[in-house]
Amino acid sequence: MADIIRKNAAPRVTIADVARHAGVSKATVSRFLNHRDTLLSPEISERVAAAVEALSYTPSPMAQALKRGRSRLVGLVVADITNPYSVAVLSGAEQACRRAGFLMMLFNLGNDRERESVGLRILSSYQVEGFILNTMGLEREAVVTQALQGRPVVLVDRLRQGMDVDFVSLDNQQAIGMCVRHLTESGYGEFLLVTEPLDGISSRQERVAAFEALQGVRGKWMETRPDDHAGLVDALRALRRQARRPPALIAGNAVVTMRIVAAAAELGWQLGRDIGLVGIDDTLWAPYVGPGISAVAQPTDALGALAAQCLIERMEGLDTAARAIRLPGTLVARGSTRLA
Amino acid sequence: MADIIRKNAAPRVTIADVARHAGVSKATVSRFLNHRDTLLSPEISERVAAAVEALSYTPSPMAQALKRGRSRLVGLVVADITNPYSVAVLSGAEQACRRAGFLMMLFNLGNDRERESVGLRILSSYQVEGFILNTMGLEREAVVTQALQGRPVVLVDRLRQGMDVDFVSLDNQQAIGMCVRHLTESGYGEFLLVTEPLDGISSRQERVAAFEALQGVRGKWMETRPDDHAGLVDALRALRRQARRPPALIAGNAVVTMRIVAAAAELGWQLGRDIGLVGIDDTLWAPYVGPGISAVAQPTDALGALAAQCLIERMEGLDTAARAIRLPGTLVARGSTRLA
DNA sequence: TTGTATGCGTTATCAC
DNA sequence: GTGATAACGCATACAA
Repeated sequence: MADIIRKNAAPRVTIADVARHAGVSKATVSRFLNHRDTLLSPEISERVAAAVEALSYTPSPMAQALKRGRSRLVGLVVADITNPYSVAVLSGAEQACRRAGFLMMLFNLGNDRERESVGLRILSSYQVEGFILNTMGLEREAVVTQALQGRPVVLVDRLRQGMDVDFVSLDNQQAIGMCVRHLTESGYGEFLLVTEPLDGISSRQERVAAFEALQGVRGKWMETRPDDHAGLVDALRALRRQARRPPALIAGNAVVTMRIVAAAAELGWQLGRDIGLVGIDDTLWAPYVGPGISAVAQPTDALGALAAQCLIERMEGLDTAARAIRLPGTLVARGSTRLA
Repeated sequence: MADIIRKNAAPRVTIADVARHAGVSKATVSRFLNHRDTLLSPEISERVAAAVEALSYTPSPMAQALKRGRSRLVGLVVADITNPYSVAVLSGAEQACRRAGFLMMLFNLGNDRERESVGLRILSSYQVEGFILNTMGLEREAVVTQALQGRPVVLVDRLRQGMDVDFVSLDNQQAIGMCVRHLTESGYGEFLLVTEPLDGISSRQERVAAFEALQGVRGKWMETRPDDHAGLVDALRALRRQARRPPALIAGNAVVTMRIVAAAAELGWQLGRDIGLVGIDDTLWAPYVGPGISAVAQPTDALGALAAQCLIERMEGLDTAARAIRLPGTLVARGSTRLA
């Protein structure tokens, strides 16, 4: 009874083991791994390959990161992982990263704006080579910049004051224009854009700005909060009462859409007939709520993939001016914008 | 014009820098970091603290992991990040991990069952100390076990053949029992449980088994696939035609619920009155679809937190028999189970 | 109580 | 072409 085998004893097989097994030096194995093509005698190469196979050796990314100073890690910071939009984008980004040989480290803020710099710092300490950010963006710019450690960044959906970096998002102007045009063509004549509190969040601001900039459109906009259900109900009632032409609502995102649906239900209104509704962000349930909710679908996969691609280019050294990529949405018309 | 400042030059501040700044050895700094309380002369301690502060030093978790063989990392493998259930659980788990000082590395399979062992292996190579698994679980047990490298594991929602590890999930038996009782009390008398293809997935199997085991219940069950919309419609039609008492459906999860809603809409049936429906998994949209969809809400946060807790205990050495934790769901009654 | 030296698993710089 | 060897940032056994 020699020695006790510890549970979970999974002695990592290292480059040294491979070298021993192949009867060569560690350096040779490392060369085989990193410069397979050049600098290699066929016979030795064969031996090393066999040893790697036999021991099913995998290099330690940790050690590699330590040595190279590069980790093949990308940090993703998300305001709220519970938000399907964020998840959809993240999913697209993850695929693109993976294809490029990067692994994504995810940090979820759980809507806690104070945690942003913490997240950045932690991710930084893991030597992530770049960041994809989709956050509230309300921490002081200085502390964020400091936590970033000069690494490349791409912003998704939400711009930040004073950060001159790549940016990827829905073309909000196009989206809002499309909504209004669709509503107009469907026979509605007065509009109310409902958004979550602007709170300095660029995508919300852009949607409002695009709405206000529209020529010849009778429209107002308002903010709504989760706890102010009554306020929303009142606003809808007022809109319909004062309207001379059939009124319609534009929801700034899916959460607002949901709130509006609840308010309309409370008023006993039928969407489409009593009031029009089109929301930004299409969802799985949209077809089945009431008469179906019309919505602008965001190209989330493409957004994620583009964000990743921008970042990867930067990480590989691209040093041109910051880019802003805006992708058009797609309108899906359903019953909530049918007057008849 | 001395030297060119490279962009992104963020020379990491190391323990050596701190040591130099404080006029002590690296070992001392390390001790300050790890055994602050003991082993320290107050005066030196002060100096080191100051230096750490001044340079805003953060240890490199990579280097630490390499040295200690422990990373403070937990690997989470998810079948499909797009699934709100998975996200809800993951969110709960992440919080618990964070509180315990662990960071979560996420690996999404994108429903690709071949990628499971790849994910495990990658996560393993990053020295994660344990795994939380919510996967299809269809890869050969041997390769999974091998990829696990003997690290602690906790399974969420889905059991695996031959893996004797901690397990956390909804109490499916209770949930199904509750559904049937609720339907019965609401006046329905014949039942059809609709589930996604069992495919060896334990939670689905358990729900079916629980349903079949119910005494004195007139019920059948069926599988449904995304592409077999027509089959589902036919099944509903048959159910209603043959039923002597008002029939009702039980949906195995939210995806199935959605499909049933679509089928009922196509048939022009009103949920509740023409056919009852209760689904497992409550969702944000459930109140607003048709007359509102009755559903069993899973305690996702608690499930995630418990999974994390189990894992943490194991990582800290707990070596008791594998535990199975099953939490009860909560039924939320809405219009889809109101006959009147 | 503090400093010196070694090694974690790699890669890169030198010699040979 | 290939093999020693140093270094990446850190923690610890050992010496002082």
